[in-house]
Amino acid sequence: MNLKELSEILGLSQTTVSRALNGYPEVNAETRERVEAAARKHNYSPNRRATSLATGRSMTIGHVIPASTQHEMVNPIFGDFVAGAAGVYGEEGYDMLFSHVTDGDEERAYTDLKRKGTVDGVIVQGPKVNDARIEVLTRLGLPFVVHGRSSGAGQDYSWVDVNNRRSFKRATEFLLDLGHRRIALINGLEDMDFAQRRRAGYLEALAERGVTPDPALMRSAEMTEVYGHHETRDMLALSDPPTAILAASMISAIGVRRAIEEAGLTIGKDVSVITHDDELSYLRNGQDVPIFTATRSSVHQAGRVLAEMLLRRIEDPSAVPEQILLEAELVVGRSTGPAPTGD
Amino acid sequence: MNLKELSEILGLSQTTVSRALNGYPEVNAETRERVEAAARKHNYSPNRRATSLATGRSMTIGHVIPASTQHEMVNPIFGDFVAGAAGVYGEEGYDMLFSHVTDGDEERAYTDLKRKGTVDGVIVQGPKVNDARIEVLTRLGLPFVVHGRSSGAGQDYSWVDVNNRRSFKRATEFLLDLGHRRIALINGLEDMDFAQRRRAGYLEALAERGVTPDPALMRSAEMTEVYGHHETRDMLALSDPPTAILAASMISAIGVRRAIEEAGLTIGKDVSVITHDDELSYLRNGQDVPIFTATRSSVHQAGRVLAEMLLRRIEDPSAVPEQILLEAELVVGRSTGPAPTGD
DNA sequence: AAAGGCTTTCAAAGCGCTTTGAATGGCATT
DNA sequence: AATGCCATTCAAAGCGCTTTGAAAGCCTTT
Repeated sequence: MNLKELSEILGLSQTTVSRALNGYPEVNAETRERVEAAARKHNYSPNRRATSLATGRSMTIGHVIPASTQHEMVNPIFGDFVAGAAGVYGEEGYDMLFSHVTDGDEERAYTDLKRKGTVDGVIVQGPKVNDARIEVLTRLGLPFVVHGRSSGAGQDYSWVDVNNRRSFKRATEFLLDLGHRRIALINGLEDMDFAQRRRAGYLEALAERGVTPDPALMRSAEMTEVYGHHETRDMLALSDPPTAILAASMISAIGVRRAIEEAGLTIGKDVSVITHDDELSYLRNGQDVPIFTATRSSVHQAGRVLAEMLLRRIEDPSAVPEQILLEAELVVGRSTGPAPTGD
Repeated sequence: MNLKELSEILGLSQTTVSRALNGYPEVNAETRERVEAAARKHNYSPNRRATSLATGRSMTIGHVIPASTQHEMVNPIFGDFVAGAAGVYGEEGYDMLFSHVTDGDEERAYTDLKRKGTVDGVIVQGPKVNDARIEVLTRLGLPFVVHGRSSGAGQDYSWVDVNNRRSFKRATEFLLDLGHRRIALINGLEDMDFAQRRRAGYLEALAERGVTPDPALMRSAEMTEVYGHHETRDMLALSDPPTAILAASMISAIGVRRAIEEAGLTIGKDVSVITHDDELSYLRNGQDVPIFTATRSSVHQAGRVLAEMLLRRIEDPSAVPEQILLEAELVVGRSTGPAPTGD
């Protein structure tokens, strides 16, 4: 059933039927009802591709997944983020499209997306320091918003980010207040912008208290469980092991806990742990009392906020870019305690 | 830059240019080269919407995410699965589209997808017992494949599944061989088909050894960490607690481990644990020796296999449905040991 | 009675591509 | 010289929708 058939059945022109269904005012109320009834009856809904071609809008938002950081897609954090964004798209009648591109082909992917008109806008995830995508998208004129920021990106662009520097600074200060001096940082990959900011906050807190950072206590890699475990085991074996650990995500924090327990130590007593908690639905940080003391910020919520911002940008691409800086809460759980007093 | 402009620049008809670019044989080799060079030079690539409208194919695969089981989308397992599928789509020039539908509207979502021609086929995830989607999609004639099976679905349809019954039977037998008799099952939601099959395998093994199943040791819910923890803590507090636990996923197994350790017990000694391991990239089951003894089957790989099967079906929709039953390995880790002998 | 102004409907063009069916020109064959 | 056959190329139709510009019909106003 297409528009032509429907309008023949109704004895109306395609124009009138189209207008009736799209809520244009110049249609007689009675006619509109007749049209709507017929559309329902014959189960008509406009062909997306044709509508898209005629209007120049695809009603689709793109997410480009590079194969290199394949993990980024697989990342449980990504899942919650995407669920948040998808909710908003659904409400507004947009679809969500994933494009899987082979390593380094991101620029071409965006160019294609724009040229082919596949999407109306894109969300950029996991920005790195000096992320080239921002420049490319600005040049292409394809509406976009960034989840996070990219230090060094020249242009003015739209983003939503957590105040990573401040939240990690506060977390570090919290540990310092508890008397810890040997504080380890198990960070994300340090070409990621968020990781840089977290490290900056950590270093800032140490510096203000006159604690000299120890490179042996600063690790960085992709935030897997195995990685958290590995680095923690490694550091606990040092002659002067850390008494506290800052972890970049719940996933790696779980590995941290495993290593601590394997070493026969008690978390929150022998070793304190603070993690960043994205409020992942499958990895809730406990039910009532949090398992881990954590800097908390819902990535699901961030997904919603970003999606809404992007749709606004698509509506009015020439508007000045928006920026939203979310503050993470510092919630106290059972993984932190006073620094053990030397023996 | 569109086809019309490009053909004007070249002094050729749109027909010839189109054919040259799409590899039709009736184009002079020299002409083809000239066209290809010009396309590259002017950065031409065909508009997806127009191509789509003209050919009737959208080169897009749909995944419908119901808002009710919002978790399903967020599920880390889902992430790895989707990454596998996306890899195949990318290689074959397909895009992947997510449609977020509000609770219960799945049938309408599929109908719309079909009518609007948004996608060429869909993958059905998380089938339940008697899943209605299978009938709907069959009726609509929209190509689809199912990740898992649906007991009771009348039609013959394409699916890829893990032999859940057998793998859980084997896991149970393994525990029985170690002398365990009080074996708990922390299952997924039991309206999910896979959960039913796992339970069946578990019960079968018990029955063959003459062990009477205890309803108090059979739990089921969505496979979160908190859930694994909660149920384990609960069961360990029983007067006759389990000596072994079968968990449905790595995520819940992590909760199981937490509860065991909180109870002051040792995993693999006081309580043995076997989990199903989907080989999630962010939650690897250890590096060399597995942390958990596990039934192992890569969900990433399953994503690839399903995607390939779906593309074959799109190619030839009238072919007889295919079915693939994957066998999970039983890998031995450090979470299992002989049943503790009396007190 | 003619003119002007609404409201409502319509025919046709256009979005950018693919594909059908026809035309062109060169060459070998009769 | 006429015929037929390839190898190429082309004009035009069609995919299903939106939107422009025009027309029709009916009142109201002069």
